[in-house]
Amino acid sequence: MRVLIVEDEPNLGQQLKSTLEGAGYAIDLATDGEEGHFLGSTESYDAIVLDLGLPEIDGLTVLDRWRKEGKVTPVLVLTARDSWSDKVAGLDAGADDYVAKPFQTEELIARLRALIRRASGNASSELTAGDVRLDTRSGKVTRAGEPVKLTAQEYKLLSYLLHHKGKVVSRTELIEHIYDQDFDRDSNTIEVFVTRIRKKLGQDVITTIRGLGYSLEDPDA
Amino acid sequence: MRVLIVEDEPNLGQQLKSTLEGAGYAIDLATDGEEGHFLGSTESYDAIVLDLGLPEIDGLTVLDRWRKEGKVTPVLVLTARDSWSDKVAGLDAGADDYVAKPFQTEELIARLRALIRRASGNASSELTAGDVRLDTRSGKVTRAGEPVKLTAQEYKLLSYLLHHKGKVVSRTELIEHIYDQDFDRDSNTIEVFVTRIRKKLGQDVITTIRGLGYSLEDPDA
DNA sequence: AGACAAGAATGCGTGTTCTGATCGTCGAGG
DNA sequence: CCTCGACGATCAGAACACGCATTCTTGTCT
Repeated sequence: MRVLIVEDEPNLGQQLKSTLEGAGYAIDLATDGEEGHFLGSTESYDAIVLDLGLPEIDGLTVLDRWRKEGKVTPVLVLTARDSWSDKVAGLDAGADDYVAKPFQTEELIARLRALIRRASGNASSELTAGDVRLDTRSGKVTRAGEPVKLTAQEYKLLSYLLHHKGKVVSRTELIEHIYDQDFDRDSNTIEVFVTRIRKKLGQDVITTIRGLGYSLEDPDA
Repeated sequence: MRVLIVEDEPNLGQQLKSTLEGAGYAIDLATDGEEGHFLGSTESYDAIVLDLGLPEIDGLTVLDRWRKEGKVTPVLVLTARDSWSDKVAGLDAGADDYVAKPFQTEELIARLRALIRRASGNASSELTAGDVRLDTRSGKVTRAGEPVKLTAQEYKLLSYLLHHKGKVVSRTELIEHIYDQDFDRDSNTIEVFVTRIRKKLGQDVITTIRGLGYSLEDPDA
């Protein structure tokens, strides 16, 4: 699970980062609205934690822009305790949840977990590309109707590629999403699993884009 | 089945908790609206019992917020006997059923059971998979017509799997629904009970999906 | 006191994941 | 068009984690 934190106050930002990393999330930290907006628009996160009081661009504006761009990533907003108007405006602008400062980090983690669960819950349980079919509910994978048995890691990898089909996914991105905590970057496990998936599902399923990463093309698209 | 009770009056709250625990539910008890709302938003319950007369935040407000957050957990509302307006408002705000105070605990249990059944889309009180049959009303389990004696925890575990048959259920999910909030997460009890159920009902009933969880396949489907 | 259930601890076998080495291939530059 | 270098693919064995069985402790109910 990859989470973006947009928080200008350095101490709080760093603290949040380490806490959430400890909870098993991969964290990117943006220290102002500009950077936050950019990262949120270009990278793909499972959730975003957004402080409303930011320099340069206001948090609400950032949120608003994302929504206008069609981003549906769940956003958890941090507000000052008593600014009700912030809350209301935040919810209007498309925030999915809010936490008032100061807060217990446990509360933040709990809400983040709930948010991600909720968001992934209303996703359809079937992912497909060509004749490859993956049902997230039952954890079953088939190719041309034939059931294929995948191990846990193979499954996670394929599932991530399906979630981002058509897009080039870098090895780093895969590592960040499949493993929690930071993981030895120079290791070829991803390659190993790609090989294994290809063996089970066929060579043509995953395309290698040299120097960039992997991509899963959908012939239907 | 895990249920949240939001009830400010300590005696009644405790009494409800023990009664429902006796009926085989895992119970979390919140004593005010704030806490209730938080737990309801962040944890996952199969149903919620909500008293409308609460300090701090009113019960109706809590309910309303949950619904606005997109929570679909069935909620059973407790109202004073004659406050019709409460009932109406409650149903408007998204309550699924109400019980007037004072009430017979049997009635509450019955309605709760009905509520959970309704929510999970089962018209009857019978859950089946292959030749395994579980009757939620009488709490009896049979395999190929032969009655099988299960202990309370074994029953809960099996019942949860039957409610979600065909789906992969992670150990965490099982723990969250079978036990209440504070429970040692790293313990192997789930495995132990799976083993015990398999011993009583046969090896083939529960399938292990390594690294992901357990699943109960329905051969009829 | 005895029986039973729940949960904790332990050891073990097996399948999975990782590592490191080697082989293959693509593409840029001569 | 060929060569070389870099990057990716593949393989095999080692290390590891997972899930299972079994035993033991504790607590509860009769």
